[in-house]
Amino acid sequence: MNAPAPPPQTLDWRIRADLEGRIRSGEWRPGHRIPTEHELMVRYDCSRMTVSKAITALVRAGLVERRKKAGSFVARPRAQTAVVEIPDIPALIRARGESYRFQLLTRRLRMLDPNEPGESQLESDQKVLEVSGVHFAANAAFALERRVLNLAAVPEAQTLQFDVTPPGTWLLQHIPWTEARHRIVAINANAHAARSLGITRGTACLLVERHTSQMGDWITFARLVFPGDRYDLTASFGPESDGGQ
Amino acid sequence: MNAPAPPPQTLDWRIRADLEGRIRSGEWRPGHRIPTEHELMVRYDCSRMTVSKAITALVRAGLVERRKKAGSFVARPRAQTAVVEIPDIPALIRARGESYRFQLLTRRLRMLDPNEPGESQLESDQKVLEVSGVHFAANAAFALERRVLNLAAVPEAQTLQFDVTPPGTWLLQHIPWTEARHRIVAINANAHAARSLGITRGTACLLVERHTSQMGDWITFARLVFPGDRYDLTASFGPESDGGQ
DNA sequence: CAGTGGTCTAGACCACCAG
DNA sequence: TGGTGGTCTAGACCACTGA
Repeated sequence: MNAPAPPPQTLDWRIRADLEGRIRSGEWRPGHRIPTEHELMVRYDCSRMTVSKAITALVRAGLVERRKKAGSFVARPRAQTAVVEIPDIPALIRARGESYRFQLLTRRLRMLDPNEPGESQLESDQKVLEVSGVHFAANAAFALERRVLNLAAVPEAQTLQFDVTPPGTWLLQHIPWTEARHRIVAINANAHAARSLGITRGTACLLVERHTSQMGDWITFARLVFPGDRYDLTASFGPESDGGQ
Repeated sequence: MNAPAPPPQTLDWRIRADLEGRIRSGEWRPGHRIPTEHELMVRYDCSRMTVSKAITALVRAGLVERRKKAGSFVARPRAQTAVVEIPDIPALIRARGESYRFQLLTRRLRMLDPNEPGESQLESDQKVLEVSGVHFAANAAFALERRVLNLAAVPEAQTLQFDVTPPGTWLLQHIPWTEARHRIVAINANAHAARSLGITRGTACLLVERHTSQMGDWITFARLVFPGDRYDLTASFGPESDGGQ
């Protein structure tokens, strides 16, 4: 999953790796004051900017805290932050080498309903498109999706059927840079989910709720139900934690 | 959750924010070539390093790709990567303002057993300490934990009882900087989990598996079972995605 | 082969704050 | 108040690669 990250043999990278090794090995415990930027500049015979770049990377990785006047210190470890990838489902399935198919179940235009789950905190009197369907992997149901799109934000969606391309894929290509909040919780499949997914009622499932917005406007939210035995989220954290997405 | 992130009114931050706004607003679509560093340097009347710093931040955030000779381009959005925090459980519960208690269920020294779940890929003939217990929040069971510690890596653990402080908390303080892999999956509570957690057998639960290592040596792995209705993982991604842990 | 990004230098001025 | 980190400058040389 993580790219091999070819170690760029740049000077700032070597300084960072050296300092990081001392921290991770325990030679420098949390709270330890690391040498000043001036001292490191002399030790590695380089300019202060290069030293600063290395330390900045460690700060971003959460290993070091800088305090003005006092110096830079090995940080106290925080919660174990993991990175979870929640990819576009068709891409995920095709990456596994399985065939993908989306089956539209329902599609209707309506007004926002404060009584519907997930819609209570939004202004009412907004026109939305509600779509539900099932994602199939190799002819086995993989996930059940119920999605609501804000037609004020994406009016073009009104003209689309979403009977082949699921709305999530279309949105990813159409509204590229969005922000989202996720909630992951375990539920027992209700009758509808069980029927749609071809599983026994009560089977443990992962429910992923996603609220997507852009520049402050809500775009869409989705409820995705994955049978517990067919999907799992994986996550990792550690030295590569700085690599961005 | 996210700190308000006081917008530091530094020049590189303003450049970054300006470029990011053009990307997120859709003014610059994926594939669009952004101005060269020289052009930006003239436009913002600053040095090339400052421009480069701003662009580097966008690269880290996944919004921009640099190609030598060709220039810098708005990236194609990847999977929606979310960040999940899986904190130390006592800290999590106390942060909610509830009282915390750990109840030790079993504790035994044994050799690694390739037949046990999670232990198959490790060398056998290693002495381990296996601990299981329940985390209580306000006298309600919050999570069931089963943990195996590698005594070759943490021999001190052999002398500890873990009847008050759970092993995870001790490890976090004692072996500060570790790497981990997580797997999150939904399961139906089996009889043992149901009894330990005071829930009905079959209730959907989140199972979090965590394998922890340091500098290549495995330290511990843990299986944590959370009742689906008492715990949820939350995640977010978006403009703050660069903020480190 | 010319222009791009990748990296680095040797300074500079500033705000901040612990001693 | 002196030393720390925070930021920025005006250059420089290099590797790479697309036109």
